[in-house]
Amino acid sequence: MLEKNSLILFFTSYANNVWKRLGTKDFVLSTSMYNHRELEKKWQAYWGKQQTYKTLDPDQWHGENKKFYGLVEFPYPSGHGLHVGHIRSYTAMDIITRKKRMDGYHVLFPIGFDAFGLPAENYAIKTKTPPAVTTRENIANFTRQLQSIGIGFDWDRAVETTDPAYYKWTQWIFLELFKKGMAYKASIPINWCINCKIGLANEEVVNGRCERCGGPVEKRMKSQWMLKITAYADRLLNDLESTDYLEKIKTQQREWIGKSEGVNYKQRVKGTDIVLESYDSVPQTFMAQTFAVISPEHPFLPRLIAGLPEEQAVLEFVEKFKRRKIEQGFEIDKEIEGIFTGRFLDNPFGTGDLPIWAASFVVADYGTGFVNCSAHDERDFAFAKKYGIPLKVAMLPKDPEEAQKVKDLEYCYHHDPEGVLLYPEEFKGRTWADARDDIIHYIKEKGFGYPSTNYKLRDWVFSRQRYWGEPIPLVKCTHCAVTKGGEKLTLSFYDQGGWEAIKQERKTIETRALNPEEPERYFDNVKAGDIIHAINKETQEVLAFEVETVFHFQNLSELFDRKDLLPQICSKDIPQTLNEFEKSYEYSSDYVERINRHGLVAWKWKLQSVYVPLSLEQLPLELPKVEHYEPTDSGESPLASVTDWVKTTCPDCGHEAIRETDTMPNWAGSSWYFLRYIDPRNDQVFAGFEKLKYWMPVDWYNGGMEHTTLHLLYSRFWNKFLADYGYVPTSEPYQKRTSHGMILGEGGEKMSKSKGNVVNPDDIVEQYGADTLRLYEMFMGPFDQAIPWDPKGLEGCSRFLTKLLKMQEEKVRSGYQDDRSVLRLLHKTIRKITQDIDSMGFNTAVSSAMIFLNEALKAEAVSLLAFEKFLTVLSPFIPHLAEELWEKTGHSTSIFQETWPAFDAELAKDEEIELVVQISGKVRGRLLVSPAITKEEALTLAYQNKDVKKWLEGKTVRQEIFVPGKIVNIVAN
RNA sequence: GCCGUUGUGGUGAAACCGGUAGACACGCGGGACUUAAAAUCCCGUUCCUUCGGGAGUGUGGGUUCGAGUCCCACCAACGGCACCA
Repeated sequence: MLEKNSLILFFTSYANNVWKRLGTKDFVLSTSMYNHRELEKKWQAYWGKQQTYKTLDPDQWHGENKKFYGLVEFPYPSGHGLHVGHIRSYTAMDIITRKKRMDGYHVLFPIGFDAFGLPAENYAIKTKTPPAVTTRENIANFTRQLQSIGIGFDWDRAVETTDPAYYKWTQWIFLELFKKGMAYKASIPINWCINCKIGLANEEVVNGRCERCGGPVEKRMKSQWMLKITAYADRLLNDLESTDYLEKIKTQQREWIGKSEGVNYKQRVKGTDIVLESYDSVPQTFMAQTFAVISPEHPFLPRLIAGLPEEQAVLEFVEKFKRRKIEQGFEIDKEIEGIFTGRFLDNPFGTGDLPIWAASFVVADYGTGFVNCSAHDERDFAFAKKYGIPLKVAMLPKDPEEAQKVKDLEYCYHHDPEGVLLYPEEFKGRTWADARDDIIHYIKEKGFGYPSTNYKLRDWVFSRQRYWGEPIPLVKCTHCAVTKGGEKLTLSFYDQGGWEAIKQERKTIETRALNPEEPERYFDNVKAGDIIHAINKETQEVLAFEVETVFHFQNLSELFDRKDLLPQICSKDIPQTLNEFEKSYEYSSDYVERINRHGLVAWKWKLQSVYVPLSLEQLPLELPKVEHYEPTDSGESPLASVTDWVKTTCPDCGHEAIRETDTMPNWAGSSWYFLRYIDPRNDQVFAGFEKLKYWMPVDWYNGGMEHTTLHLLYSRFWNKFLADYGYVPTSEPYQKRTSHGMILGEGGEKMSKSKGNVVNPDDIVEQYGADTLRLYEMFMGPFDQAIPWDPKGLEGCSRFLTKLLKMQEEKVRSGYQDDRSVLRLLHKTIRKITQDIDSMGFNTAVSSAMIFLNEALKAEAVSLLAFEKFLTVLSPFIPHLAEELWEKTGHSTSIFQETWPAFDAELAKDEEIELVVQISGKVRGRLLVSPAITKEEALTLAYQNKDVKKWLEGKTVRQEIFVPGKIVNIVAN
C-alpha cells in the first residue's frame, strides 16, 4: 500500500497523460475527478436489478392514466459496432422518456435489432460464416454497447427480426396481404445489379447505380412478388394531415407518392388499328399540341412502326438508347434525342395530324409512356426546337411585350397561373389557373379524353433472390395449380356478384364479346390450358383459373342454341326466348350489338390456386441451413439448391409441392416492429389487440432523415392494412416524427472506415465515461443538424461533470437559505431545461445548466433542496452521475422515481432589469430599473443620464419609443 | 433543373414575437498555485481605433425608430429528388 502511494506521488507529474493512453485510470486521485468506470457499472447493475426501466403491461399499471410511447429506429447490428450517431438519437429519446416518466407517464421505450440484410450475407459469402452466427455476435456487442451508455430501454421487450419467433409474424402479415390480394407476382422489368446479382427496388438505385456496391444496374425481366402499396397511395398522402411530422418529412412523403391529376387522351394512330393513350397533367394548353412522343421502351412501339420505311432506323435508335442507358448509368438527360417514327396521330381535337416521335425524354413506366407535346412544356419545347418540329402557342402572358416574345417562340412559356388562354374558342381570355377544372370537364364532354390520376409511387418489389431474409411462406402446388406459361389474360370484376360466382365456382362458363380492336381485352385468342387471372377491382384480390374448353359463337343466337350450356351461363332463371337472353347481355348500350357483329367467345374454366399459403400452424417457416450463400447466376436464391427443403407437400391438397425460394426484403421486419414491442412474447397473435389499443399510436418517433421516405412509407402502409382488417387500432402508426442530424467526422465529412474518421463510442466511454459522451452529444449543436465530431468538445463536458461533483462536495448545505439570485437562476434553469427537452433544444438546455452551475459555484453555499432540483432536471442527460450524487445526498431510491420539478414563475422573475437606452437606434446608456417601470418613468431616468444628455446635445427629439423590459429609443436629429 | 436546409468570431454555436449580436463551450493569450508539468482557479479574447468612437451576422437592395430575424434579387455549401408530361 505504502509503495503504491509513493509511486503515485512520484509519477503524478505525467501520470495523467500516461494513464489516459494506457487506460488504467481506475483509482480516484482527487475530488476533482471521478471514477466513471466503476460508478457507471455500479448504476447499470442497479438499474438491471431494480428493473428501473421495465414497462408494465397496461393491466398492471396503477399510475396515472396517461401513456407515452417513445420510439427510436432499431439499429442494424453491423460488425462495426454502434455508431456515435445512434447514441445521439437514442440519448435524445432517452432524455425525453425519462422526463415523461418523471412527469407521471406510463412510458414504453423499447429497442431491438433489424438484423436481416446484405452486410451479414456478404460477410457470409466472404468467410463462409453463417449469417446467424455473425448476427448473434453483433447483437451481443450492440447490446453491451447500448447498456454501457445507460439508455433506459426495457430490455425484456427487445426483439430481433431474425428470430423465428419474430419473423413468424412477419410471414403471417405477408400471408394476410397475400390473401387479401395485396401481394401478387408479376413479371416486371426490375433493376438488376450486375455485381450483387440481386434485384433492387427503385429506391435502392442511386443515379443509375447500385446503392450498396455502386456498380452498374440494368433492366431485367423477372418474376417478383409485389405489394400493392399503390392501392394506399391516396390515404398515405391524405392522412399525413393528421400527423405531427416535421414539415420537411411530410414534404418528402408527398413527393415520393407524387400524385398528379390530369387527363388521358385516347387517340388512334392513322392508318392502323392501334389506339394510344397519353397522359397530360396540364390540359389547359392541349390545343397547342403539335406532336407526340412515344417512349423508346413502349411495348407498342415495334407494332407501331412495323413495315414502315422508318422501321429500321427507329429500331436502331431504340437499341442505341437502351445501350446508352446501361452504359451511362441513366445519365441521359444531358442531350435529348429522338427520331420520327413515320406515324401520325389522328388528333381528335381537330388541330391536324400530329407526327409521332420516339424520344429519350419520355419514360416508359410513368403515365402511359406516351405524351402529347406542345410549346407550353420546357422539354417538349427544347425537343421541338432541336428537331425543327413546328410549335404553336395557346396561351400568352398579359404583358404585350412578353406576349410577342412568346408568340415568336423565343422561350418556353408555361405554368403561369395568370397566363391568358387563346384556345379553344370557349375559353378564350380565361386564365390558366382559373380555367383548369372547366377545361378538364370540357375535354371529357367532348369525348377527347377522361380525367385520370397518376402517382410516382410504384408497387413495392417485395422479393429478393437472397438467403438472409424471411422465407416467403408460400407453396407452389403442382397438383392443384397449373403453372404453364402462355400469356396471362386478365379478367376484371367491378361487381361483387361476378366475383363471388368465380370464387364459389357457381358458374363454370365465362363469355366475352369479341372486339378486333382490342383483342387482348376481349379474349379472342384464349386457348384451352391458358391461365386467366381475375382481379376484383374493388378489393384488388386476384384469382387464377385454367381454361378447359373454348367455344366460339358468331352471335348470341348460336349460343342460345346450346341449351346444354345455358344453365352454366345463367346464374338465375334460364331465359325462354332469345329476346330475354339478349336482354341479360345488356351491360352497356353497344354490347349486344358488338356480339352480333364480331361474335363471342365462351369458355369453361376451373378455379386454380397457383400459390398456396402455409397455415398459421406451419409458421414460422424457418430458414434452412445452406452450403453456399451466393445467389446463383440465374438469379435464383441459394435456397433453391436446398432440395429437401424445397420439396414439400401442399398445405391444401397434401400432394407434392415446391416451396417459394425467394425471401423478403430487409424492409419487411422493420415495417411492423413497433407493434411487436407492445406484446413481444405473444405466440398466439403478433400483438394482443387490447395492448395495442392502449399503446398505439407511437407518440414520438425519432430517426434518421435517410429513412423518412421508404421505411416510413412502408410501415405506414402495413399499419394501415392491418388497421383495415381490425388487427391494429389506429390507421396511422406514428403521431409525431422527428429526425436527428448526422454526426460527421472531424473534417466535416461523413464518417467512414475508408476515411479513417470513425469514432468508436467504446473508446469515449472508456476514457470519459458514458455521461460525458451523452452530455457532449446533446451539447455539440442543434439536434436536427449535421455536426462534425470534435474531441475537444468532450473536455468541456467532462469539466462540467467534475464541477458538478465539486459543487456537491463543497457547496451543498442542508437547510441553507439560498441567495435570491441563485434561487432565481435555478427556476429560470428549470424552466429552460423543461421547455428545451420538449422542443429538442438539448444544446441550449445543457448550456443553461452550465450557466447555473457556474453561478452556483460562486455562491457561498447552495441549499440541498436547490441542488436536488437542479440534479433532477439534469438527471436525464447524465443518469449515472445523477444517481451517484442523489445517493450521496442521502437518498436510498433512484432519482428516476422523483417527480419532475416545477418551476416557480414568481421566483424566476427578475427584480431588476437592465433597460437599454438608444439614441436613434444606437446604444448610448443602460439603466438598472424595475421590470414594471412605465414609459414616463423610464424616459425621465433616461434624460437624466449623463451619456444620454451628451448625445442629445444640440438635437431635437422626434420620437420616443419604449419597449417594456427591453429598451428606450429616443429618436433625435 | 426542382424541393429542402444552412450561411453569425480562430472553432461548435446562442439570440423568445423585429428590441443590448456573439450566451455556453472549445481554442488561444496572460496570470495564480507548483522546483516543474498536469489538473484546477482567475482575467482577457469579433474586427478597426487617434481610446472619443466606428464597423460588423454570405452579397446587393428594401420595409422599420430599430433587421441576424421580415420582403425582393443574387451567391455559396450541404442534403434529397431527378426526363413524372
